[in-house]
Amino acid sequence: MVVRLSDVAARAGVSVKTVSNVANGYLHVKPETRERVQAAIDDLNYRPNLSARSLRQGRSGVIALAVPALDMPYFAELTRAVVEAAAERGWTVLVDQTDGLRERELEVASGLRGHLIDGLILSPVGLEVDELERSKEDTPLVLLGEKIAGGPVDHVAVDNVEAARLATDHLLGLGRKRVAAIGYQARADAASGVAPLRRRGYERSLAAAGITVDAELTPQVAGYRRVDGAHAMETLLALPEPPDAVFCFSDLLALGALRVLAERGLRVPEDVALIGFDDIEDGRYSTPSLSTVAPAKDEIARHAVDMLHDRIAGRDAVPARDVRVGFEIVPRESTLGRGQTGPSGP
Amino acid sequence: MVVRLSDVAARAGVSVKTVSNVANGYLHVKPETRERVQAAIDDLNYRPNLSARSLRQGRSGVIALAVPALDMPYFAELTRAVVEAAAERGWTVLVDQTDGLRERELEVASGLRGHLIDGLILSPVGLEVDELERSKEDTPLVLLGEKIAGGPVDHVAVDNVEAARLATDHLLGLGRKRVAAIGYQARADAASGVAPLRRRGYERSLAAAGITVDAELTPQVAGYRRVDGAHAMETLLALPEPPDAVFCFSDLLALGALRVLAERGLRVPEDVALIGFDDIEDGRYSTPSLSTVAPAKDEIARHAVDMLHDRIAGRDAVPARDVRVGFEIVPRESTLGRGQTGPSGP
DNA sequence: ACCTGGATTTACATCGTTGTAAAGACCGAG
DNA sequence: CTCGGTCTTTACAACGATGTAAATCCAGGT
Repeated sequence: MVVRLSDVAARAGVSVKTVSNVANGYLHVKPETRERVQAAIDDLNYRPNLSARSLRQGRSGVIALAVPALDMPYFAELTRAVVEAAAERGWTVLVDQTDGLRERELEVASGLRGHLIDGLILSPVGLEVDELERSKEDTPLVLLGEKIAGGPVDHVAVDNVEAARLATDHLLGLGRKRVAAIGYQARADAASGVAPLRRRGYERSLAAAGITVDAELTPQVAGYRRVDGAHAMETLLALPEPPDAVFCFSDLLALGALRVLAERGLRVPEDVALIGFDDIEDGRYSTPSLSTVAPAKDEIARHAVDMLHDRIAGRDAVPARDVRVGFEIVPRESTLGRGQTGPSGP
Repeated sequence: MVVRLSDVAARAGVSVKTVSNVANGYLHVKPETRERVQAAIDDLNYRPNLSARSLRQGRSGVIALAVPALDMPYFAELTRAVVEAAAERGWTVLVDQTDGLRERELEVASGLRGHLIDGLILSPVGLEVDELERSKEDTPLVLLGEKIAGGPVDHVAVDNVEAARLATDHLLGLGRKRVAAIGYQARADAASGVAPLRRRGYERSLAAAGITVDAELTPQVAGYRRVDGAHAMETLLALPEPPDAVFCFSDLLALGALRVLAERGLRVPEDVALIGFDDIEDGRYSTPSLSTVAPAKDEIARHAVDMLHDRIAGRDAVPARDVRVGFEIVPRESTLGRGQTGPSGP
């Protein structure tokens, strides 16, 4: 049976508003009354109707998080972090999968959930800056990742260029000469995603080492999953002179590449050293374990939630902020070799 | 700016209800009027307020899915399937992480989200049957997995006993004599989870082969993640006579075990054959690729959503249903050896 | 006993949408 | 030209909770 405030009120012999006051911890309620009302609430197992509350208050206590895919570990791990950070503010998170489709991202951003959500954290893949202009007015918005940096919207990301540069430096530091990169993308709408930034870092590192970028060593990928990494690695191994190190723009790409290397009987890192990006748990348990760039996911989540909180609190006057979070190069067996490191716990 | 029905109505010169009718595709609206109203809706970029609609209709169009952890690939993949199945019904999914905590599961089940959700799909870990009695009255509920089978609630799962039996048969079929199992749990509240069922299947298979269960070969685990599998494998390898095959109750356990085997320089499957459970994508790209039991996740999701739909439609009279979905033994390199199979795409 | 000001409690309107029922418009038949 | 019936449109009352402002209570000071 559905229990309303009025049911509780009837049982406790007080007005509806008094029950509401008790339920919300309003101060000026006589202890004796409070007790009686609370008993009624407990007896009837009253739960406030959030739709009604939300309608009245204009706030639902729900925020949305839209990511390209939940079954990509990086986003799954990020989601966990966001859910936890949001919980600290008493928020519930509605998770949406966009599959990287512009259309779906736009739907989400323009309030598909119509006032059901108080704010949105979006990890855009296909969306362009200008398409966001309109929706921004509706729902407080925070962007994750580098897709739309420096735009008119709050934004959190790692310094991808610098991270990619250091990752490549790490490979060069091992003495490798032919360092490939897996993650270049041709898709027009990837023009402002992470790909070009990590690419820039990679090329910058090579340049600093006096190496010219070899187009053969930068195969295109269709996505950032294992299968894409596997294909790219096959392409690289088909070269007359294959690489002796590879920087993969995601850990999944690296794991796909690793799989192909193992199939071909090539040793990692002796024949080919490998470093990824994201620090997903999988990489700690692969054989060999995967060196990687570890973005501070918790920091990303916390900042995103905090910024959203500020926006919702109405500090609209504040101009859009751009937050950079830390990252760390984590060398493991795929670059250092066996016995240098064990797996670190999850 | 917030746009309400009344704003649209004013602009189109009609009543609020007519706008509502147009927005909801009500039939008897003069084409001319419909057109004018639609134009106003588009101009003002009107979005219905779901809180209000939900309050009025008693339905929100949102269902919740509560899983133990989003960053465990099995649940991430299952979540994707549920989100897709729900979308076909026009439902949005609110994803909750319970971390396997009884308390959190109870909160979710007893309508923490207070009337915000129309139904709940719960994958329980800690909760007991009787604790659900009360909450059942509030929100339509469907359970996933075997934690609380045969109870008073709708329920979807694979036949874990049979699946485990066949997985073990597969190892025995390779001629292995010392087949270990990783996944036994001592926790009292795991008494009715998947562990005992898979355990029963394992023991049944051994019995049929005339082998007595060796307690040494069934180490306890604290959880079903990689780290737990790694620890258990270490325990097994410390035995005077280690196993020549291992059935892991989850793919993550198997991947943790695989990692340890590789560290010790043991060959899989030559020295130790390995089979997991869940068919997560990771297992297709590990080296060697992981043989596994593949539950029909899409079927699980579809059935769960369908059953929830029936409950929400009010067929309360129907007694609780118990649906078994299919599964498949997928042999890969970790039991068949190299070259027998390639990785199958994601 | 009466007044004052703060503590408590209450009535009422309101959030935006939609079901209900009734009013208004319009058509062809008689 | 009126009547009955269909098609359109509308007014109004909910849904459940809470902000507002007013009503009621009460203790302490005159």
